[in-house]
This record gives sequence, structure tokens and C-alpha cells, in this order.
Amino acid sequence: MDEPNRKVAARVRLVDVARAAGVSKTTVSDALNGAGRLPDATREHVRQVARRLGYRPNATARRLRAGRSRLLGLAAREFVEHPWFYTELAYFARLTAATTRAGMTHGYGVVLLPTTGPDDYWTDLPLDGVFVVDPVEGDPLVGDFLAAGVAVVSDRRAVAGTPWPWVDFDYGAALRGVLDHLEEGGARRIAAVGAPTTACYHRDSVQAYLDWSAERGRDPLLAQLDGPGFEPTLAAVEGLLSAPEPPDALVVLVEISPSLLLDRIRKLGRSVPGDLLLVCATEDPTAPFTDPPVSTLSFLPVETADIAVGMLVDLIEGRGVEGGRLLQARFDVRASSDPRSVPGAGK
Amino acid sequence: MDEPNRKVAARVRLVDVARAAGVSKTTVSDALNGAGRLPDATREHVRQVARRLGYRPNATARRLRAGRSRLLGLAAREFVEHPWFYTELAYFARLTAATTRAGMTHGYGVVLLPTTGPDDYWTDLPLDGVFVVDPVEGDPLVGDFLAAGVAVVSDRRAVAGTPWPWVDFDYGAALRGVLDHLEEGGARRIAAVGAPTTACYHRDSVQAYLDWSAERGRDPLLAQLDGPGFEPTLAAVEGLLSAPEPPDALVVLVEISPSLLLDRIRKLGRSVPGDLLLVCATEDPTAPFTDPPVSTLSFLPVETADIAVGMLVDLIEGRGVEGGRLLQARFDVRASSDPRSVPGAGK
DNA sequence: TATTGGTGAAGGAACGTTCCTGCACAAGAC
DNA sequence: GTCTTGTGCAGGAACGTTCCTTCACCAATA
Repeated sequence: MDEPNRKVAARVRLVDVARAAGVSKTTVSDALNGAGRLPDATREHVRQVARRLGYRPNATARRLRAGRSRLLGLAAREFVEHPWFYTELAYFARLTAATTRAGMTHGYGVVLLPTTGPDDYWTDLPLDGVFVVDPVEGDPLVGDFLAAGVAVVSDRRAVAGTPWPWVDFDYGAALRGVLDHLEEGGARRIAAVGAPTTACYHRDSVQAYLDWSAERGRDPLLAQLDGPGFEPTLAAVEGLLSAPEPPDALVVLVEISPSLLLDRIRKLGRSVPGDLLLVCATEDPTAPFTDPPVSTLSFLPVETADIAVGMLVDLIEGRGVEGGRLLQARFDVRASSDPRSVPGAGK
Repeated sequence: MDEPNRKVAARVRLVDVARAAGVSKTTVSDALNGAGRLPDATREHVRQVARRLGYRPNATARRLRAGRSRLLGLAAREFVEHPWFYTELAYFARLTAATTRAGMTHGYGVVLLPTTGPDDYWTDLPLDGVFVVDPVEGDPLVGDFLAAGVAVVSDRRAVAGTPWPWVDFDYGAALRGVLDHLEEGGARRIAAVGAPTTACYHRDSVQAYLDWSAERGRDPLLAQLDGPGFEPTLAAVEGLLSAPEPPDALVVLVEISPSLLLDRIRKLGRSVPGDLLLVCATEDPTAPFTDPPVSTLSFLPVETADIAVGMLVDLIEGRGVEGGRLLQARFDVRASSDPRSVPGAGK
């Protein structure tokens, strides 16, 4: 008589299957999960009933029961003041894809976290762990998560001795490698374009450039951008190249389209690598296809994501994680920084 | 005596706050959520206790109780056979960011779904809805979600009369607009580069190109790629341009870096827009900054995401959603397709 | 004095799982 | 026949919330 409201398409639950199969919840759960002591006949019967009813286990209930959400967050913090800009950078596109893939192989879903939003948005998400990219110093987001008992791994040490695991690069060493390479190629006036973002990548690289120049008693030719975007970067390059004593090599530390950059350089009447050796720190996949192909310095987003996710999962699942992992950047030398590649310009 | 194992840093629950504050669970819940009939004194007291204990509500339990996970999935289906390739395309980078942002404004988190993976990976995620980009015909993923009672919105109609809501473009009309524009600019032999992917964008656009050509009694100059990537695209362009009777205009329907493309065209001894008018269907943000700036046809990923997420949320929260939304592509005319922009080359 | 009406708060069911415990029964050992 | 051992399954607690219902209390009214 007091039949409950029959909602349309009410989802079928475990108990519904149990009732239909004439067994208990336990039996259904065990049959579907391959647990318990059940004869194959029962198991198969339950499975068929479940399939017939179109039963799908409720993932949220499962996760509540398991005490884990099997969800990871991915947060990029570099351009907090320019929200969403980072998604235009090839590095982050790669990192996002790689994090999602790595999460999947461990059975975790990955939720993209915005750089900015309502304060309770982060903490309202059922996350087991977060991969924080370029955390700012004393990042409130990191503090929030740690306080909430959410595992945190960052891709930068940020400040020395972060208490959470990290995966990082020796930016200084990487840049010195590039500078040495350019010097070997004959460059004597190497210019650099950097940006004073919150990411320690920029701070460390710029510092390495300044140190390296100082060691050789050369005046640094440094253009520091004050914001992201193509125009500022291209303008900075133009500024450097149109100086009275222009550089003979250029290292661009901010992400930029290599072909766009080559275009602009060409427009200024300089040829690469004849007049100017060029190295870009970018993940832009077009670098090998430009004319000439552009040498790149890569900070391995895919490897970074794999390691970070591995650490997060270890942390979440109770396996200890030691301090951090220091990776080595990959320097791909192509024609743009190889003077031998152009006839007439020799060593 | 039988004290339960005191796990380190066991998370503090609602009942813990209740006990500490000397009130019931109900009171704590009401106090923190601003519900119920409580005097401000009690409310404040409970809040302080909660803060002191560092209480964070368990998001999973909340969602189980609420019957909604407040989680949306984003799936790209175009390059199912080339998994993860799509993340390199500017269109998807934009779409991903926009979807995440739109989800946030509605209080939903967005989970990135892989193009491929274990069969149970999708259905094991606690999703309320999914935005499926470029579903293939009879897409099993879509079927799975619909069967599981998960709301689905796709960005393409895919096949006419999909039973779920969609947001789409009239690709044929958009391409005709481009072709008309090129013809007005003096082009008489317009070539096109397309790709036979599963996305109906390609099918429709290519068909429109063929129809448009046929209406004018012109032989189509069409290069169909058989896979994604820069090399095939560039090779196709080279093929078209080095034909005995080369085209005087080019429409590239696959995403490519405009500056890379210009580079290659220049290498073949053709100048844009002098010898060749150029239009690219791409979201690459460098298009306005190349030399010359490249005209682009955009299928508005940001608007698409906003609308799709809005539909999903309406669907999930029980508000009805009528059929679909047909948007109009944006055609940005720049110098690359404007012969007047180059001195000496007239109409 | 009994009745109403409002306020403040507690109790407990429910969300949909998993899994621990325990019971009935059968088969073998003594 | 009793005792063990093992099999097949059921009952129900637990995960951490929210929210519906109830109830005690006090003041004001009839």
C-alpha cells in the first residue's frame, strides 16, 4: 500500500541484485568481486542477474567504504596571478596528459585544479593526493592540503627542505651545460631571456646565467620579462638583438613557439645559426621541424609526472617515500645551435 | 581496556567535533552548514571547536549522502587509435582548461578521461556526467555511460539525432564562408588539407569543400592525411604546392602551427599572401603574431565548453535540456588571406 | 490548569558499499 | 554417536555524512 515513489530509472543497487537473485548482499558482493567462498555456480548465477538488471556499483559508496577516493589533483601554481594562462604552455599540456595517464595506470583519476577559485573548492574535492606544480613559497594551497591530510608531491623543491616529497631538476647545471655548448660553438656574447615568475626554475636558471657570465668576466645580456605571453617575449628578443653590440647567441628560458621566434629573428636580418646560435627551453613539439631545427632544453614533463604520481600513490597507500628525486634535463642539440650545420660559418 | 588502535593522525570526524563540543552530530552539521535552528552562540562555539580540532568534512561521505559526486568527466575520442595525441593540439588544451573552469563555477570537479585504458576505468569513476568530444559512431564509451545513468553531452551531433544533448557547429557553412572569402580575394585554385578522422568535423568540411568546388566546376585539390602529426601535414602541403599547376590559396583543416607552416611555404619559394592565400583552422595562439599574421577559423573551444558544462549540470540537477545548440564558427581574417595587405599584389 | 507555539537540540535512519563474524549443514575421523 | 573441519552463505556493523523526526523545555494564552 505504502509503495515508495517509483522514481524513473532509479539506479539498481546491490540489494536489488541480491533480492532478484535470492541471495544476500554479501553473496552478491563476493560473487562480483571474486571474493569469499562461493561455488562457481552461485557466482555465475549472481553475475548473470547483475548483468540482466544492468547493475553498476556506486563508485562513491565504494570509495567511502574503502576510505580512499582514488582521485588525485593536479595544480599548477606558476601563474597564479594570470589564471589559466599556463594551459597554453606546451609544458603543461604534456604534464597534464602524462599525469592523467600515470594516474590511470595506478587506478586513480586525475582532477584538474584551477589556479584560482572559491576557497572551499579545493578542500571540497575528495582527493587522496595532489601534485602541485611550481608551488609558490609558503603556498597556502599546499598548507591546506597537508592540514586536510591529503598527500602532496611537488615538482619543485620550492624552498630547500620541503617536508613533502618532490621531483626536481638542477636548473643551474642544465643551463651551464647549454652555455658551455654555445661557447664551444664559438659564441662570445650570449644573451638570455628569462621571467621573474614564482617558479624557482626561472630564479635558478637566471642566477646560473649571471654566475656563468661573471666567471668569464662577461657582461650579462639579460632580458627579464614581467609577464607571460608571446608579445613580451618577442619584444625582449628584438630589444636584445637591436642593441649596438648584439649577441651572437641566445637562450630563451620562457616557453615560446620556436618557429615564431625564428621568424622574428629573421625579420631583424639575423640568420640562425650563422649570425646567432639559438637554444630554447620549450616543450613545443614543432622544434625539430623548424628551419633550422631548434635546439631545446627539456625538463621532461612525462617523466616528472610518472615519478610524481608514483610517489603520491606510494604515499597514499602507506608505502614510505624518501625525500625526493633529482632528474637531469634533456638537451637536444639541433642545427640552430650548431654552427657547423651551415656552410661557410665554421669553427 | 580494549582501546582501539590509535592510528597516527587519524582524521577527525564529525562525531569527534560533536563529542569535543558536548553536542550531537546534528548540531555540529547544522552549525557548520548554516542550517537548523541554532542560537548564534552554539553555532560559534561549534565552529571554534571544529577549527581547533582541524576538522575537514569527508567529501566522499558528503557526496554519497547527497547522491551526487559533483564530478564531471572530459573525454576526447577523435584519435582513439592514437592515444594521447590529442593533448598536443591547441584546441584540446583550450577545451580542457575551459571545461575545468566552467565545472568550477558550477561547483563540479573535472576528471580527464584517457582515450584508452582498462575497460572498467571509466565506469569505476564516480562521475555525474561526461562531456564527450568527437564521439565516434556508436561509441561504446557513450553507451557505457548512458547505461550507467551518467549524463552525457557531446560536442558533435556525430550521427543525426543523437538522443543526448549536444553543442555543434555547421562545419559546411563555416568552410563555405572561408572559400567564398578566398574567392573574393582572387583565388581560383583553392587547395585543402583534411584528415579522415572519426570526427565529423573533418567529414563535413571536406564534403563542403568538394561540393563548393563542384558547384563552380573546379577540380578539387585535396590532400587527405591518414594520421596526425606535423610531418604528414607539412608533406601534404609540399605535395600540393609542388604540383605542375599549384594552387593560389590553401585551407588547412588540421591543427598545425601557423608559423611552422609559413616557414615551409616560404622554403618552397612561395610568398603569403602574394603567391598564396592561406587560412588555417587552428586554435594555435601564435597565429596573430606570425609574419604575415595568419587567418584562422576557430570552433570556439571556450564557448563550447561553457555550454556543454551548463547542459551537463542542468541534466544532472534535474532541469530539462532541449536538443542541442548550434554555434557559429569564428573566422578571423588576417593578412595571410588578404591580398590587399601586400603592396603590388592587387585584387 | 491545560493548551498552544516556538526554540534548542538529540536520535537515528539513510546513502550503497565491503567485510567481519557467525551459523547451519555435511562429511569425515574417532 | 560425538567431535572436528570445511563449505556456503546470511546478518549486520562500519565508512562519515545529512536530514527527518521527535522531544524537552519554557513562555504565553485560553
